[in-house]
Amino acid sequence: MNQSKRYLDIVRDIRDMIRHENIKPGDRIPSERELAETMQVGRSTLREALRSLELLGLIETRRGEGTFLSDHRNHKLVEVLSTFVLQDNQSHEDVWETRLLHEVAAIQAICQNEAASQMRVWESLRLRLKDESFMREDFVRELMVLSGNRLSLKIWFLLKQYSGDPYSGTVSFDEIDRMNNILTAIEQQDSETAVREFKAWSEWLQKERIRNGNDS
Amino acid sequence: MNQSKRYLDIVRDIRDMIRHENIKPGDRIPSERELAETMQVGRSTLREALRSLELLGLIETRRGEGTFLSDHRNHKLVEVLSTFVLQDNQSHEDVWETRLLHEVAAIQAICQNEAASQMRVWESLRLRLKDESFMREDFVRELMVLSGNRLSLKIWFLLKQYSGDPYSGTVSFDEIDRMNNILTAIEQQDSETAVREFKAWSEWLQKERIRNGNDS
DNA sequence: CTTAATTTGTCCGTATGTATG
DNA sequence: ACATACATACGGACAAATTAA
Repeated sequence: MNQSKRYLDIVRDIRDMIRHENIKPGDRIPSERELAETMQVGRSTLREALRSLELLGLIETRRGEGTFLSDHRNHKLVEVLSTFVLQDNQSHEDVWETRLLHEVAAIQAICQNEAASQMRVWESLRLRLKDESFMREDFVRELMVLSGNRLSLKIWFLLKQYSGDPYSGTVSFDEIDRMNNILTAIEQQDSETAVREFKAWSEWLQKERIRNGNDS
Repeated sequence: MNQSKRYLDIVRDIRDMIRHENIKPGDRIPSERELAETMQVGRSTLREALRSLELLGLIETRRGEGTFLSDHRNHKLVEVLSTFVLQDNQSHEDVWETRLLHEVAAIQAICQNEAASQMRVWESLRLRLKDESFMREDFVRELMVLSGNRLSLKIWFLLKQYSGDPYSGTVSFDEIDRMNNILTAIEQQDSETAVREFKAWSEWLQKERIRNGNDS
């Protein structure tokens, strides 16, 4: 049946074991030697399987302690992809556009969700806008989180880094007005206005950055 | 500096080697023993790194032949993660939403680009719609390509696989009408209608899949 | 067809660093 | 301080598959 690639069988067996034993994230799974014994494989072969799963972020191994099942949501999907997908794509414009794409979608998702748009969060966000130490990034990140799409949030985090920290620096008074307008539109579930205002702010920000030569 | 996890260094080194030596997909990379010697690590440790890269689908090892750099399309990563991580519904939904997010953005980008919306491509695409062997995926992929955002295209490719090939199967007559409507809207640069029609089609497709139980 | 060399696949033994009690 | 359990790492040995002479 499985002529070669024993370590793939091991990956499958470990998955089945986790399912059947009802192992939850954070729980410890049997040690390498135990697994090797029960599965009738060598430790080296078993370790190859464990390493693969670790690189994907599915398990976490700590020397001297053991191997643990990591949170499913912390899968290294985007991190792994970033090193192999994002790198050969040097188009800064694509990265910027794609990031904006996720941000706009987040705003639309929030507007369509009545519960989200009526949240108490907006009030506190408005208050924080007045703080001097408030950063642009905090504002956008809050929107991404509230969209409820964790995968999109993760991708956004990465794209943000690859855009050369587009939200660095502190905000001006003019920008606080912009943000307040966006928040108002969201509270009124006016998706169109919110997106339009956000895009306008984003474009202004991009030009501002180019003018200042922050192209790292 | 690097206290533990030597195999992670090896992963990085191999990646850098591939970059600097300009190794292309299909090319053979040095043997395990050679790499172990040049990198001054044991062969077992090196194999752990290679296994990880193989599970990601980045390399391909054939017994007796060697190790080869594989085409980036063959991501085993997808199968593993889909059976491992995406067990809960929220993750599935996030993937589906994020994919749709990129598709909608692509349509909007095309509509806003006069040159793209007036292209000759649409005619040929209409003709291909009549072909029996025409697949749903061809239609959507064409849209993604024409959006001009290559990064978004790459992300879409992966998300598509993660969704469990949402576009598998052949199209029905009803669907061809839907696609034609979408194309018409795009040609008229009517972004709203195009997006609305596309979303409707996508939702219908999702329900259809759930009804047929294609959840692999 | 046979043989030899190369390469991956697998397992074992041993030593070491680390955390826990 | 000591013992135990565990992951980390290395090198050796042999099997299996492929290729070339």
